[in-house]
Amino acid sequence: MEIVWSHSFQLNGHCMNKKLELVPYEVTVRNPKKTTLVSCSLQNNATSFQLAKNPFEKSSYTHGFLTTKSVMDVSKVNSMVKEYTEDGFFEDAIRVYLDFIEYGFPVEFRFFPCLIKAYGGLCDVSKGKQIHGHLLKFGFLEDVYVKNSLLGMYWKCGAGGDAVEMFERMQERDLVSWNTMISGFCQSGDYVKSLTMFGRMVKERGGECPNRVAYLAALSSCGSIQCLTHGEEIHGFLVKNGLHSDEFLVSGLIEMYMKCGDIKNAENVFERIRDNDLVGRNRVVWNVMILGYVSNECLSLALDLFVEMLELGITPDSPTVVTLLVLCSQLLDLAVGKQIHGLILGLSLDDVRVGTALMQMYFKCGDPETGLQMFRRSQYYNLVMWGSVMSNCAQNGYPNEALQLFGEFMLDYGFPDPVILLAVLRACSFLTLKPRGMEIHGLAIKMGFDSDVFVGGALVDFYGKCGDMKYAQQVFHGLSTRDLVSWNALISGFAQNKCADEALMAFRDMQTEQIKPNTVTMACVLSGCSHLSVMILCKEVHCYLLRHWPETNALVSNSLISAYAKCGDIHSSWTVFEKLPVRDEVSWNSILLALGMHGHTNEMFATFEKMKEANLKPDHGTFTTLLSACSHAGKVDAGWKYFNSMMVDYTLEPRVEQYTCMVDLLGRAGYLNLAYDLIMTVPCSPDDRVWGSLLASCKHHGDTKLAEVVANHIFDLDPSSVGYRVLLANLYEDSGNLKEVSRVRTEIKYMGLKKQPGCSWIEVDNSIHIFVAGDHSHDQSEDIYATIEGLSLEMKRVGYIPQIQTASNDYWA
DNA sequence: GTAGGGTTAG
Repeated sequence: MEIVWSHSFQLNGHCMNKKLELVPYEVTVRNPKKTTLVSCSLQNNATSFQLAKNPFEKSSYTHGFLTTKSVMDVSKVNSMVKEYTEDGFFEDAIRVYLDFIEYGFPVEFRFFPCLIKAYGGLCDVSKGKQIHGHLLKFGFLEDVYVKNSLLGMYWKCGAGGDAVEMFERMQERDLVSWNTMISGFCQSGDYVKSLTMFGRMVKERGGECPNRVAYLAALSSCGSIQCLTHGEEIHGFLVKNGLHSDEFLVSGLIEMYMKCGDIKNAENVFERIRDNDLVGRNRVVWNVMILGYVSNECLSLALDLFVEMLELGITPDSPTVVTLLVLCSQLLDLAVGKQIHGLILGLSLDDVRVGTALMQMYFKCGDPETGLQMFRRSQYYNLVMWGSVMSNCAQNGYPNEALQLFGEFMLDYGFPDPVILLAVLRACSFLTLKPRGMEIHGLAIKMGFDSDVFVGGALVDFYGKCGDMKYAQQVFHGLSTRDLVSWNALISGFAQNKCADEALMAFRDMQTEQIKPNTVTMACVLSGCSHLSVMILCKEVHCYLLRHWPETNALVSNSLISAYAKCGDIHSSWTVFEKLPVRDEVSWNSILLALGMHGHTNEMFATFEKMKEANLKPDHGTFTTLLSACSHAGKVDAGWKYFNSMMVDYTLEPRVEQYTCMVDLLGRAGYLNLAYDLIMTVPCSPDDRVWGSLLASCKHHGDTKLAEVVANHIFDLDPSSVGYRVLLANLYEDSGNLKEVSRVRTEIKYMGLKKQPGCSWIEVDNSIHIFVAGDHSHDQSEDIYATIEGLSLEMKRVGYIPQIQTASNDYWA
């Protein structure tokens, strides 16, 4: 086994709504595919981590080794302390020292700088305070080096307060003391205090010029809070002190300007040093410049600069290629991505970050198989990489793989982070795996991440998708902060579960809490309106959109087209469609669906032709819409034409939805055997809806014999199906086979099955009237039934056989 | 002997 590299990293504190300032230690091990946190203690919150112990850990120092082996030489002991600290084995470093003094050797000054660093590595203030006391006891606290080391130790342990307290009490401060404080504030995210400290330093040290360390930290703080004014001020200092060509400070300046979005000034700094033989050829300066362009979305400028860099013979390193891979992921440019991959292989640039970025690039650029392969073949693994692969699988249609990977991950690590929980919840959401997702919820609670805004949002979404709005609301109300995503998850949950009133209520509450809705919110709200089929709501939302969203947006407009159609106002749908400046596939699909739904079949066919003329590619959804409309309009020939065109002209393999439409089309038109044969040739396994459609057609055409065959297929797939048993019973009733009617109905009773009666409603003058079959509770029901009777007579007269539900529904009431 | 630049996941 070989330790490849080791470094410390910061657990992303923001995910937990708490600032985690302590730094765990991470070791990457070559060969065994695991990376494990070796030491990590999170002090400043209640969360306790069960950390997986690295089974491949470098053999540790054995207690008592010094005494038994008589390795007593002071300088040898000192170098052991140093070596262990450098390798990250802080406890061993400390043990060596403790053994040494326990054995009676005199405390020596030269141990301390390194020893204090080891205590810093433990990330445990209480232990850090022990060494502080120890130093006090032996009188080593007068030395400014020791004091500076202690300041650094406190910052590393996340105890900035202790560092500040000590710093303020220091009689004598040197440049390093100040720098430690400025960097300490900066690294723990307290950028304003870092800048304040920088200002104090300049003032209190009587105009003495700060060195590179202070300037770098100050510039980094300016960039992080996008404080251009102070950044420019520091730039001025640097020019005044002749430091503006220092290669470190040049990259610091460029980074600061880029983070502030001031590309012009970043370019000015870069242009000034470009021809400098030393700084102009500094790879980091180029990297910072390219990264700056990428983060400011100047993607082609970034790519140009990279090409120039290659032309000048400056060899890219891993940060360069990682940035370039991110760029490819944003451009969705697989071709360039593959070239970078080639470059990586040529330059042997393999580390965990390169591996992660490469994998991400393949996923984002539409080649998830290679992305997964990259992960499986990687030599390096860490939390980030695991998180990345699971998120990508969950988002790119591989939810089962995401769950499989999660299982493997848990065996290795034993604990997830918020990103991983988010990815797994998405997978469970996608697959509507309620019990599995609830296990994850339990885990999230155990880890203290359930109130995290991201995990919480995903939980709300998950429960919504699983149809459990009670739990979704419970999680939502337990969130400490609710962002747009969590509100959208709640509203979309209500909309999807047909709780349109609640969706609209949540939309109002959201605005009361001053959260600005986005396009996703509006699409969900409109979907709620269409479920209610209440026109006035639809209009209200449309007015809201006109007031608040002057610019048209595809997502929102498409939802509006569908919502108006579902509320019965096809003209408004058409107007919205006509006014769209740019129409995407979804816009065309929405208007086609609207036309089909309203029986405007010929207009729909014409619109489909226009869609093709506009060079938009029909997808599975388009054909489902077309076929479904053909089926309702009885247009068998047109249906066959589209079904074939789908396969021949657009190389779309029909899915179960399109087969269902075709079966429905043939069945309704009376070609029952043809429909049956079609089902038997379906390559994807037919579901109960395909068979159900044929059963309905059998009823319509009175084919009891085929109905029995079809029904058996359905009951094989779903033995508890009630609706289809009722349908079968009604079919027997139609054919006068009362014996069978009673058999099926007894069966339903015996099985304890109940059918939820369906209902219809209509909006008249802003009030909604609801009807169920055989219902006479409406105060105008006599008039209503008389009208139905009149209409049926009229239908019979023109040759239709009306299908009016008779009142015999008492057995399921 | 103390402080010390750039890159990855939702």
